[in-house]
Amino acid sequence: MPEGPELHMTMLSINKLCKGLTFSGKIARNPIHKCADIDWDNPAYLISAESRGKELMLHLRASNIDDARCDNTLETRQLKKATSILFTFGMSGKFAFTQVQGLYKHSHLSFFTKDDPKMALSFVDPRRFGKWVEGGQWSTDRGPCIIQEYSSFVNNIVANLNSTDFNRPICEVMLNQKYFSGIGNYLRAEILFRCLVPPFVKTNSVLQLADEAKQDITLSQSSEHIKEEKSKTKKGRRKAEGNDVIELKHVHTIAAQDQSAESSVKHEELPELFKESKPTFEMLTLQAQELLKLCHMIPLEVVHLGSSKYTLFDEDAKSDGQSFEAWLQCYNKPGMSSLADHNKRTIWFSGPAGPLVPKDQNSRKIKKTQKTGDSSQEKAQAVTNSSQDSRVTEQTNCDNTSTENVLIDSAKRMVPTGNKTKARRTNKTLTSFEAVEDDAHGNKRPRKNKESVKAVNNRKTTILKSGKAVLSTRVTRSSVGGTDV
DNA sequence: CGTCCACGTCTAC
DNA sequence: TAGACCTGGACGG
Repeated sequence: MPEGPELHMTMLSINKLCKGLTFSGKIARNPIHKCADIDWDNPAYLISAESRGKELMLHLRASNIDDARCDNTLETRQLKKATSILFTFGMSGKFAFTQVQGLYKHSHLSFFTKDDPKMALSFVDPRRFGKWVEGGQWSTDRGPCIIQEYSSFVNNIVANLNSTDFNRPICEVMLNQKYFSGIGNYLRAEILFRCLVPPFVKTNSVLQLADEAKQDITLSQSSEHIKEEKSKTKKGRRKAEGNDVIELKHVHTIAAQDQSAESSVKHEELPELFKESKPTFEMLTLQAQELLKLCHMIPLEVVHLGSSKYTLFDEDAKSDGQSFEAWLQCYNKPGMSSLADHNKRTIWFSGPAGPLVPKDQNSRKIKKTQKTGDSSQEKAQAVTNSSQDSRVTEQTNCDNTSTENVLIDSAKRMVPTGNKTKARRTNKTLTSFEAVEDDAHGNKRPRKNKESVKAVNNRKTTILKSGKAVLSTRVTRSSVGGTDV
């Protein structure tokens, strides 16, 4: 389930694993994968990781250049001392640490340890939607990380409240990594569920300034005033005064609603006049504040949960797939409603869907055991627990991390599997590769179950490890529904 | 055996 | 805004 928390857990786990571990040699790439080879061949190197939203960066650096040269007597070319590789995980990517002989079938990029027993850190991705690219830059089209750059994340949202992007339904904007970097399909459902925001309300009807703040902003930000100040600054610029140039830059920053993570820092340098005109987190409605807080806190809960699929040490796997399933309150849960959003992605929710529900829901097959999301928001209030057609998510420990070793040369592991589905499907006999294959994404399909559905109205306040209540301010549903267009 | 679905992007009409 | 990119598990006939 690679969303922000899973990438973050992977990063933590890789750093723990690789501390004091030396890798060596080339990086093996499965030729079936479209991404490029990594130009790297170093007899001794170290690996560390960083994460940001749904991206993960591996840093490789030669551990000892002198040793490297000694070991490398046959090589005359220059050794690259360091490089970085940026990964995205797609729908099914993860890292695994296995014996070289026990590589997963869908290992696509493998780093080998220097010392025996030879081990491999591998990027494993059955569906191959994941990607990597060599180079040390984060994507420029993704915003600050909800987990590690919370204040920048908030600033980025607040600076873009007037963006036309925010005319879309909140559940769809929450998948836009430009603003919600690290949020994915299960997180959006859990977050909206916990702050009682219907998925198909306009984003700018949820993420908005409180009325008082709107008035203040209007007063201090009267366009005439700004124009006047801009022209003053321009005059100053013509005189080539350094300070004025800086001020002009900041005026543009505001005018363009700069979304850079540093905008708040720049703002501190602004003249008093402009400070007043800039909206802040505290000026948002309580509901908006709550939503943004949850975008940080809920992913943190998942990190604390520690799913075994994203930790490379058994002892770090505080929980398995079962307790992640148990942790979920909304996503794929019995009694919840689900609908396809405009991008045909399933959004899980409870209560009214909101006014911007896509119209052609008939074309989509809703999971039969779900209560159909009622697009008329008033009626949907009644989505409760009376569903007779209930079901329970199958709780399978899907992390059958292979115990059997596959005695196959690692080079052979990199050979493309006989592609194409017909042949594969008809051949039911599992190869030894397949026998150790992890399940594609641990996403067991819910089964029907006679068990009755639990009540869902009683949303519990979530307590983090710190003991702080996440939902200190509760927003009533009526206050949400009323504000929508 | 066929169909549907999946924790995510991308690009081409 | 459809699809394309992929594999594989669950389920229905």
